[in-house]
Amino acid sequence: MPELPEVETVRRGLESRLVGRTIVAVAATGRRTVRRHDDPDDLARLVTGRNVARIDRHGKYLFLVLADATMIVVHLRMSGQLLVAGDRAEPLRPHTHVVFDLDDGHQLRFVDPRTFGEVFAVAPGTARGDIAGLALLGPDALEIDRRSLVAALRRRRVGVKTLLMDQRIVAGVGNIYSDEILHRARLRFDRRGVDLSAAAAGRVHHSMVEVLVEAVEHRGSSLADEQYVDVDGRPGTFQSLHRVHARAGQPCGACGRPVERARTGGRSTYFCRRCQR
DNA sequence: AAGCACACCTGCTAGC
DNA sequence: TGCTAGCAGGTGTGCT
Repeated sequence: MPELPEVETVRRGLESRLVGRTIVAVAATGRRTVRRHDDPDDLARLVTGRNVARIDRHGKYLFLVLADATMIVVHLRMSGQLLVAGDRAEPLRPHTHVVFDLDDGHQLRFVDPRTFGEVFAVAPGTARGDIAGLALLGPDALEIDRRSLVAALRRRRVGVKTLLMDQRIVAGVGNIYSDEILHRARLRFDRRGVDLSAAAAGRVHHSMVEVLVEAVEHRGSSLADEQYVDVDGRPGTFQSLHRVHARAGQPCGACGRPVERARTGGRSTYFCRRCQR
């Protein structure tokens, strides 16, 4: 589901509902979700009784930082959702794998049908760079400076879409937003990084920031299946402003020519042959 | 070394 | 109506 704008929307929701609360109990029933812990009870042991100090995000990762610097790390992958339930009597949805009870009677619930997502806790003193999978993460897409991104793009021979989605180069961009970014930058997905002019690579950075900021303002994108919702279960609205993504055959948001769909690496790419070259 | 295919899962939809 | 193939927001591995 989620790319930077969706994860940031979830982060803001968690910030307003969780900061200052104490975790009073944890039920980690989804073994695959907590697979980083040899014993699923380790998650509860690390976090129970602790106060939530702040919520951070880097790329598509969320960090619930507790008062003693214990961290709960969450990645939603394709189908994960974090939902805040106001009443613990509210029935659990299918595929609810982890439930945190809070001292105000609310619950934080991790729901994930495809079970690609992860929830785990690390002890105080663990640096993010020490966590497998996080060590190689590049700068967050809303933090990276233009020169670094331009240099990284122009160094590689693969298509610019693959580069934007490579979390080691820049963290937070996935399949939806790479399509929207490249449309605004007027570049085809398969233009090789090494072939980009400095100006064209600069447009990628500019478009990336523009698209992501707008998408955050619209609380992310929810496609037809509404697999992405925020912590209150509300879908985002940025999908109505997509110019190409998931719009095959419909008019390009800029020129009106029908949007085309291509397949690369088993995934769909949407683009406008006239606007993007 | 870089680039690619594939595996990991479940659910939904389009087409027969 | 019911079956099947194809597709879905991501990433880690292992092969060439």
